[in-house]
Amino acid sequence: MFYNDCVRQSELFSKTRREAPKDEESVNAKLLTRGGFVYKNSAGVYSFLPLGWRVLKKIADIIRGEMDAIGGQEMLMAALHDKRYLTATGRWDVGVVYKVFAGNEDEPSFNISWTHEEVIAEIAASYVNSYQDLPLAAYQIQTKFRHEPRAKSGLLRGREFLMKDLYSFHVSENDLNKYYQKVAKAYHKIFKRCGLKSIYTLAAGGEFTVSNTHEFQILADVGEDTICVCEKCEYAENKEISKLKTGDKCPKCGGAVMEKRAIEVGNIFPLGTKYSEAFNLRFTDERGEKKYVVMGSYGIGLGRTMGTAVEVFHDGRGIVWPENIAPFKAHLISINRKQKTEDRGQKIYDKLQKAGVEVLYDDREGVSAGEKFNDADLIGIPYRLVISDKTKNEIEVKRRDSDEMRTMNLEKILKLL
RNA sequence: CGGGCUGUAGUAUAACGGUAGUAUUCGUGCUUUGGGAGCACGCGGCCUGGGUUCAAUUCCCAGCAGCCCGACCA
Repeated sequence: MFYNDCVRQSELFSKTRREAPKDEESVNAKLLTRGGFVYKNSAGVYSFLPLGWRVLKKIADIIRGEMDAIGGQEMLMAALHDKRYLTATGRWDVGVVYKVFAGNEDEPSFNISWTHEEVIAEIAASYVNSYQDLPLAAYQIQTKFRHEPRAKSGLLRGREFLMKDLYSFHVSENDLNKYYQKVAKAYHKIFKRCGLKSIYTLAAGGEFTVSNTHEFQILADVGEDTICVCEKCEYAENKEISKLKTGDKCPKCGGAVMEKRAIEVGNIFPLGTKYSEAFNLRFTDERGEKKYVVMGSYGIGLGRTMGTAVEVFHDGRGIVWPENIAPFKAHLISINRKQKTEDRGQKIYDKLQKAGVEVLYDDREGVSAGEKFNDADLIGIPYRLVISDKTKNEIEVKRRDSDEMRTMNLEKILKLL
């Protein structure tokens, strides 16, 4: 999938840790740190190590596939934004922005990548002239910087995080609404492909828009949101705006409403013409009339999605990655240090590599079997392949999410993977 | 930004108003290899500033940092 899909564990940049950092309480922070996926530079500021970056890239790739499928065009916008962008919409003093002194020693005159509605509205204004140019949708995957008063829960709330943001441009509210539904479907697909079940939740717009918006929530106890969700039809409202409470009847189907904790991994906003008005983003319609473009914006937090997956998929031993976002497909483990086993491991590693299987090869010398098994459980790669004297000429296969072990030859394994 | 808790080696921890101990990691050597192996030797540490004191890693204050709760937010 990437340029290098086969890695020797003896050469891996990171190592596993026996102990979790003492202060971390959230499962995702503990396991991702112990497994060597991420490194915390500051509270809410993480570096992604090779293992973690592979996961993130897989999530990014799934997102790209679904965004492209609904006509989104990937681009990359500037991260440094002149003050005029946010002052144009009254958001310069909102207070969650990192301001910088770029080019001005006396006062901040820029801010760094908080969100891009203003930036893309201005860009669009210079290319959109006619109704024939619309609709249009563009997205990017870029780091966002938010002044978080309280970063928390590992990857779930950071000051710096990778986000996919999609912006769409339409001739009418009606056209926006149609696209909005399309994006909602694409979002459900994205999270499903990441192994997660997303709940479409009615919510407020915050600093982005006055209209109601929708969040994609994943049920999890560490979640900081509470949603009122129908057990039957899954209609859901964020408790912030909901008049529903546990025990109420669902307004859609009459089922029972429950209040549950959830993590917001994505959201979609109908923006109307707020940003087009601020940046004079207009088009000429069929009758020659000038009108403001109707916009929508749609976000997904990549790191947060990764953290959420860990919160949802783990056991007492470590992470149990959903197959589509696992850093590798297979974890090949060679147990005996005897030359015969070494040679065999190398051969199998080569063959897996040729067959295009993403594999992490635990070729470490002098590391006991128990330690290798524990590391494999912690890292959470879907298929564990073990070779040792005991397996003779075959390979023992075990899925991370099951205790069943089977021994088979390489051909069968290649079919299985 | 308010409240609480915590800062000791790379990591996790212990004790102590006077010489900082253990485990693990790391390095060297040997023995080991199916669920975090064994022996030996070695490297490595008290967040910062101020105060109290003959003496502070220890007590007090402040700062900074981290975690948790609240407010706020993808």
